[in-house]
Parts: sequence; C-alpha cells; structure tokens
Amino acid sequence: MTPTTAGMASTTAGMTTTKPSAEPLSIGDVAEQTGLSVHALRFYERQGLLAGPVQRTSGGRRRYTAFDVEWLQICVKLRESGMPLADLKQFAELVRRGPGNEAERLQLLDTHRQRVDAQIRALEECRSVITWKVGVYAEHLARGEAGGLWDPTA
Amino acid sequence: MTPTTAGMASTTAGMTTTKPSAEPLSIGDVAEQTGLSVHALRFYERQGLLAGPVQRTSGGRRRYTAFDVEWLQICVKLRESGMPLADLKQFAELVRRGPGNEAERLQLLDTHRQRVDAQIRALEECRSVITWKVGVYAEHLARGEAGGLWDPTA
DNA sequence: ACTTGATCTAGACCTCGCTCTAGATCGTAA
DNA sequence: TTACGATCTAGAGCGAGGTCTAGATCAAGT
Repeated sequence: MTPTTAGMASTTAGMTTTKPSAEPLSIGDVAEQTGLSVHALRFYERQGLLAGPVQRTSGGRRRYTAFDVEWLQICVKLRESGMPLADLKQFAELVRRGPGNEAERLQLLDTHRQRVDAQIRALEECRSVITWKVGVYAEHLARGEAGGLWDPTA
Repeated sequence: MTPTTAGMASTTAGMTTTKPSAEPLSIGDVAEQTGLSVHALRFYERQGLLAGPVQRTSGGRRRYTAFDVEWLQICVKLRESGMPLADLKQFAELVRRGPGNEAERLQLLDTHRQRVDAQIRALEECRSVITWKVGVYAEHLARGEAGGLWDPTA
C-alpha cells in the first residue's frame, strides 16, 4: 500500500499519469500535469477542493506531492463530466475526514456516475437528431437547388 | 412539402412532438412543449435565436406556430449538447437569410456533431475512471474495515 | 364591472467557474 | 548583485446563460 491510493496512477483506464515521481512539484508543474491553470489550482485550494493541505516550502511556495496530483487528476475527470464544485468539495471533505465514510464516498460517486450515464444517453440522442438534420441538408444539397420548395423562413 | 420543414416532427428519432396542431400557441404552451421557461423564450427571441419573427395578437401577445416550436425543439437539442448561444444564433441567422446557404448550415451542424462525438468519448472515459474508483471503494467496503491500511489523507 | 391570471417590456440581478490584477516576495542564473 | 521569472495573497472582474422584478396590459370567467 505504498503509492497509488488516491488515483492509482497509470494503466487503469487510459490514464496517462506522466510521472510517479517522488519529488515535490511546483504549482506550475502541477498545472502542466493536470491541465488546470495555476489560478485554478489556487482557486480549488481556497475552495477546499483538495484532499489534504498542500505543503509549503520555507519561502511559502506550494509543494505538491504525487498524491495531490492524482487527486487533482480525478477532480479534473469529475469536473469534465460535469460534477459541480459543490459536490467535489463534499467528496474532498469526506476524504479529508479520513476512513470510515467510504459508503458515503461510494454513494456520491455512484450518483455522479448515473448522471454521467444520463448525460451520455442525452448526448447520443442529440447526436442522432443532429445527424438526421445534417442528412436533410446534405440531401438538399445533393439534389441541387432544384426548386423553391425549400424555405423554412416563409 | 407541407409541414415538417424545420423539425420534421414525429417518428424520426424518439422525438415526441406532442402536437402537429395548426392552432397558434401562447408562450406558456410553448414553454411547456419545449421545456424552456417563458423567460428563456423571450430571452432567446431577444438574442435573435429564432428562425423567424414571432407573430403577435392584436393585443401584443406572442403566437407561436408549429414551425417555431419545431425550431425551438431543435434549439433545445443543440443547447443540451453544448452548442453555445453564439453558434445557435449564427445558425438562426443563416436560416432567416433563406435558401442558398445550406452548405454553411450543414457545416455548422457537422462541426457541432464532431464536438458532440468528442464530448461523448470524453464522458465515456470519465465514466470508466469513475467506475473504477467506485470499484475501489466497493471492494474496500466488501473487505470490511479490515485494517488501518487505508487512508489517503495521511 | 370586477377579479384573476397570463403576458408584456426593460432592465437589473444571479450563479457558476474560473481569470486577472496589483503589489510583494522568492529563488536561480549570470 | 542584479535581474528576471515564478509564486504569493486578497480581492475584483468576467462571460455564459439565464432568471427575476416592476409596473402595465390583456383576456376570460362570473
């Protein structure tokens, strides 16, 4: 049970965790690795979206661990899939609170997964409507401008 | 080529067009049929998102045609799938401008469809990450609280 | 005639999720 | 030492996409 506790890093589902490096990372590095801006990273921290407090150098600069990065990468996925910051914060709070609330965490994630599923289905339906509409135009173009029998503006 | 020009109504892709009715509808009715709020409907109109001007009664109330509703239903689908209002507006402008720009309309839609595809793929990846994470928690719970060897907060 | 509810307009206001600014400090390379 | 870029904090600002309010008008029922 050494590393891979928060994100389990590589090889699980196309996750390209760039480095299991042990050296602490600057905020800039983390921005690069997560795709979040440094502004966003500070913002997330202020919002309490991190799973734990970020370490600082003597000079006050943030030093992120591999765990932090893994957590952030999960955050990114959750955000990409539309989880609101509020929920993400709740999740982070559960994690910060430590073991014993796994059922709640599970619930939170599972609920979100259902939303994602719904979203995918909705998108697929949208896609089919769009595809059909594209077909209408394509057909129209194929037939050439044959006739004024085509004007939804009337 | 009588009705079904803007949305082709029923039976094409799970579209549940409630009524091919010919009577003009109030804004409230349209809100109900499209899922948009009356506020949103007025807002969309102000933003120039409609394919044509909405008729009014002598008293100044909006009277929507079946076309208007079909167009709005398409708008809803496009919005649901993440098309920005700006693009929707462009599309509406093309339609308002009348026949002759079908190629542009097609392009707009097709571009959007590609974005939707990308979105679906992204969501599916998110889903798999979430699913895996859910599995991690589920497994942990199944094993029972067997040991303090589980604390990402450390 | 009166009441009630839906609509009207213009414009203010709101939430979300960052993004950017200012002004100071850190740290590294020349 | 000097310079220069990266980072720091606190807080203001922003764009998208609506939502809501006020105050007036319309239309239908009784």
